[in-house]
Amino acid sequence: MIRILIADDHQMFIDGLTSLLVKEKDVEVTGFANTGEEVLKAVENRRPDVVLLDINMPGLNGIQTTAALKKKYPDIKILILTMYKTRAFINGLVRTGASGYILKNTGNAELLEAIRTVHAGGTFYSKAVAETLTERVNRYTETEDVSLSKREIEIIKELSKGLTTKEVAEKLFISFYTVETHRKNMLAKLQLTNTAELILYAAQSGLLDME
Amino acid sequence: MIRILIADDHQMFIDGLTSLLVKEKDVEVTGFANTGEEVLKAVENRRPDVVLLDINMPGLNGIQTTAALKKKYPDIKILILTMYKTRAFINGLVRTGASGYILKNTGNAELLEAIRTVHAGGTFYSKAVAETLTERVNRYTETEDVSLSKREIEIIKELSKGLTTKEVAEKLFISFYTVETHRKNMLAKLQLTNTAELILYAAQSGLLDME
DNA sequence: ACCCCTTTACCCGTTTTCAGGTATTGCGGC
DNA sequence: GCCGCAATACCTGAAAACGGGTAAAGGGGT
Repeated sequence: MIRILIADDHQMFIDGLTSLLVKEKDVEVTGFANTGEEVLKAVENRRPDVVLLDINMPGLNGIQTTAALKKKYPDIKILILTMYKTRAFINGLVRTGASGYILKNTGNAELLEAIRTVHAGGTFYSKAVAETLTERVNRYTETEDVSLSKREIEIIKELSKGLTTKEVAEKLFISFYTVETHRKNMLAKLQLTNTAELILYAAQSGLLDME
Repeated sequence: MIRILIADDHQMFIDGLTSLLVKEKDVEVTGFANTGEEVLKAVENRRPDVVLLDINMPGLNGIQTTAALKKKYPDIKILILTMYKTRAFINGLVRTGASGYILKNTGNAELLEAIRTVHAGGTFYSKAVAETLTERVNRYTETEDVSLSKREIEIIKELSKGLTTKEVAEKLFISFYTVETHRKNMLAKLQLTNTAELILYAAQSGLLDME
């Protein structure tokens, strides 16, 4: 019996998925969580084998949650579930210890396959995600790491609220030039041209709270 | 028997929801669709009583789909299903003929209540959505209409791709000044300060394809 | 100990956006 | 037939962002 915990901020999604999974004889849904913080508590209580983790949750982000879980429970399997080919996170998540990564627009057959695979100790990536990974390798020859740093994400978040570089600098108690450097570094490493595009990138990557 | 069609770009969500709904004796899931275009075809073939419509789908947007459906099938009930308190759309959707509006982070009890209510000819709004509506009324005394025009949305989409005002103008074969005017009008009516914030607004409103 | 990455900071010339107007055409609704 | 809104277009000065550098301190990992 594979004990599963579902973490997603949309209760409707959890309810639906639970209804779908309980039909399987080798799968048991032991609990759910709506925020990153709840996941930690729920895992503590329920001790699942596999956590289906949506990275786009309010509060703790996917990497932080994955890292925290893996540190405390090294044997736990984490299957990332997301709507986007979350470019900014893929590398980080794989390094941190996620066992798999699947998109929400895949069918339930693939989901079950993924669950059984990671439970057995393997790794599983949605076809589209695998393509994104190799696509990047092809484009830059080297396996470029496009993940953003904590500070960079912090700055995107402020910019997305409509603050100017100067205002962000004041809010974070750093120099205008520093914020400008961070922004420019992000544009360069993500190969984007301006802040507007950067915000869309961040939104699509699940970096920004979609309220 | 209430015949239901589910439209959402995430197959996993459709599968889950279907599994959940088929347990009800008065509900029947007759089909699904992953894009706006598919919805029109699927409704033609399946003739559902109620369409659960996610507005954040690639292709046709929620208003366009709702308008097309209502025009062809005036008796059909449309229940908008979304993750956001999609501010830019609420007014437009209600005017266009949606019978209800519920958020994905509500539980299945509320979903079923909504389905039965709209099928019976009533309207149903998630508590949070109702709050957003009244909140706006309170804030501006008048029921301000914050919906964006077709052209405005077109312009946001281009801006989100990293194009400058000049480039958007060239692409749409209009004057630089016109694009500038549209952008400024949007900032003014949405009470935002710059393009970065506008992009986040658009993303949160489901105006931009989240790929 | 060394290297890499993060975070910090600075300069400058050019382009773009912002904020504040004004104004005309054309279409759909009443 | 008129009203209103959508879409179009224009102007200007000030502020901000962009692109292109350079540089140095500090932390984590091998």
